[in-house]
Amino acid sequence: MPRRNDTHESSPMKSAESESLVGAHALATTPEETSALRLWVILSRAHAAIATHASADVARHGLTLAEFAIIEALYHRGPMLLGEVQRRILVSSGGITFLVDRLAAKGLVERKNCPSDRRARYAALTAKGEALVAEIFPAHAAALSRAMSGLCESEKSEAADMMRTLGRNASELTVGAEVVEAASV
Amino acid sequence: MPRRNDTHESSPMKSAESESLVGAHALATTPEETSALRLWVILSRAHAAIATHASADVARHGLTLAEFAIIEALYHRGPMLLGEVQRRILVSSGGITFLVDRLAAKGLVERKNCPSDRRARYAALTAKGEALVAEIFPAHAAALSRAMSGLCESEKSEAADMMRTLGRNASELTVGAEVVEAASV
DNA sequence: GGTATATTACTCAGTACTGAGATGATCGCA
DNA sequence: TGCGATCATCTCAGTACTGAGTAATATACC
Repeated sequence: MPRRNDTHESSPMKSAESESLVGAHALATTPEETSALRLWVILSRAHAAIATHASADVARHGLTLAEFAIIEALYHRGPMLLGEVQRRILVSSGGITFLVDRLAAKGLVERKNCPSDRRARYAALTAKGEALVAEIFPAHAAALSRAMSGLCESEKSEAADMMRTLGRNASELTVGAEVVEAASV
Repeated sequence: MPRRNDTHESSPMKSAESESLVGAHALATTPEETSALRLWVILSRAHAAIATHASADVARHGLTLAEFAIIEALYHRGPMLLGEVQRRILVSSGGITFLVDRLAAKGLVERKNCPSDRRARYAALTAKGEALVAEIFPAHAAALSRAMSGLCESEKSEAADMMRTLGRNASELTVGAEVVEAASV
């Protein structure tokens, strides 16, 4: 294996300069902003790193994470309205149609009409879909557990509490901002 | 505003059934797996909720989150090799070329040849790019801070520590898995 | 010095969606 | 019963990438 080329690691463009970062600037931020920015970057990286594992695991069975999320939800909760699935896995309205179409083409999911509301339709697993979830879910749970093995049980629980607070707060802010905007028009 | 239609909220497909979830199944998981799955879902939702805020903020200036991440990194660290930027913002090799092309088309970034390695190229902010970051970064920091206001300072710090551990552990596992796979071939 | 291996950035076809608007059904109320 | 508002889903053009492959350059080892 060749030696790491660290020619570019130090001061770029002008190696004679004594400053460590040529062209670097700073902007004033409050301590709250600094910690928020740091947490945002770290959170994004953690999410990406774990998503890589989760995605690679389901890809072995020809599924995307969104597809797996749908069939997993249908397996554990039974048939759901398309809108319910959409809100649960956080995709756009077009996305849920697209995803259920693709799962239907694979024979894993089927649409069923709702007897009490002719606008609405259910997504339900086929026998093949149920068998697939039952087959791949255990290994998926194990893969995720491995990906998260950096934290012990109590830390995971604590992290979950904080992330739930963070997510809930951010979601409510979105709605709040829309209300304010609508009220000011 | 019409009343919420909750016809579909209860037992779907067969309202005469006494079970609350028709067609729902369960699969055995260890406590570790259960907590890992829960944290994964909660983490994903928190990430998505915050990303919505961050994305909406930079979209006001015609930027995607990836584009903003690039110019922000160049502003705070100075010119960087394309590969460095790629690893820092976590996009594919094709993605970094695509993104820098687009930023260059907007006049915010320019490529510069590296004198010591003719394969490599730097991305550097133009004067216009620097001015844009200086203009929009403070409001972006404030928006993120607001999106994260659900946690106090000490909680943010604690959350950042745990997310860093989680991310680092998961990233190392990815590399490890490749090594194992390569060794078994 | 020459060859094998690595590394850097680029190309481009393909993918997984998003989001605005359309369609048809239902609800609340006069 | 009819009307306007709302709602669930679908359509489809557009977007933001990914990832496998390529060319040029650099390094390691003989």
